[in-house]
Amino acid sequence: MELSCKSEYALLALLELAAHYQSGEPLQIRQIAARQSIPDRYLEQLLASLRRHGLVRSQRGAKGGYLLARGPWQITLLEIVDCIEGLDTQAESHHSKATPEKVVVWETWQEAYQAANAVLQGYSLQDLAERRDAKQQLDIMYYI
Amino acid sequence: MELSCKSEYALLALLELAAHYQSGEPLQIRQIAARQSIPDRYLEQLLASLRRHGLVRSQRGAKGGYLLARGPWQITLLEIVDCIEGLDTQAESHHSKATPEKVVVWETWQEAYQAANAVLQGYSLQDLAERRDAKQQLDIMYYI
DNA sequence: ACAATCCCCAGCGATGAACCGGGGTATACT
DNA sequence: AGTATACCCCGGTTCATCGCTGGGGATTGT
Repeated sequence: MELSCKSEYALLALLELAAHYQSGEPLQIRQIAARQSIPDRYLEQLLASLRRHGLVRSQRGAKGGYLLARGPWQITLLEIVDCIEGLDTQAESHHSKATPEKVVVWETWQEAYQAANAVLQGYSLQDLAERRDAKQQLDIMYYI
Repeated sequence: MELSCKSEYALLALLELAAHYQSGEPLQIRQIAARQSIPDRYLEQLLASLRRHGLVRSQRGAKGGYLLARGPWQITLLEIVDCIEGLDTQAESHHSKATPEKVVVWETWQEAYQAANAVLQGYSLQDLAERRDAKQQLDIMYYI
């Protein structure tokens, strides 16, 4: 787990797609990138990852773009970061033989990761979108 | 938070120091490195970090070495990884202006980190040492 | 046909991780 | 005093990854 810039970009892009989900129209890389200030050629790669993992669908050709593969309430943040950070990063780290100390440390690491993952699994894309909307409403109220 | 090889080395080294804590005698880098199969010149740097953060004390010269600065029950895993990974990594990441989306994402990231940190803060060095001892007892029983 | 859009692959600069080496400095023992 | 034994500090090397850019190709609406 890294929770780096990469995951943040992906999440911001998916929030844009979630906002357009009801329209049924695809959203293009350029538009997403412009609205969230993400380098478009970089975002392209992240969306490709999300597509290969089945989180978004793509439509090629003119009038193409990207759509969420499911409803925003069916996509958890954990799925997103697992797509992006690659869940093979911790696949096999016990290349050296496992001493009791290493096993205990490893189990503790896993427990910490699990705690963070549980938080991410507890939020759906829609939850995030709603929290963003609430925050925007607050900004408007303060503006008045 | 990275929970990389670096932190694992540091934790293994501190477990060795914890096992020798009651003796009051310092333990040398070479010995720790040999017992845990850590490159000694690398471990030296990690112990230097732990010393600068006050987790261990060092004694120079012949018969020198390292000792825990406090009892193993007074050192949490969170302190250790914070020393090693450097707690300034997330100091100020809002270099670009904060859109509502970015704020929501950032808050969620913090919540996930907090969950992992809570796990690490819940364990002391002694807890880990005891779990290792229990595991070693089990290994002996299976061996018989 | 043609333009728009996604797709794939390749590379580049910067950063950090993991590690090694050299020379300095404090301490204990003789 | 002298020497061996440790820690101390600074720097360099190698390798992987991140963030990002570019060059073509494939597919689709008009």
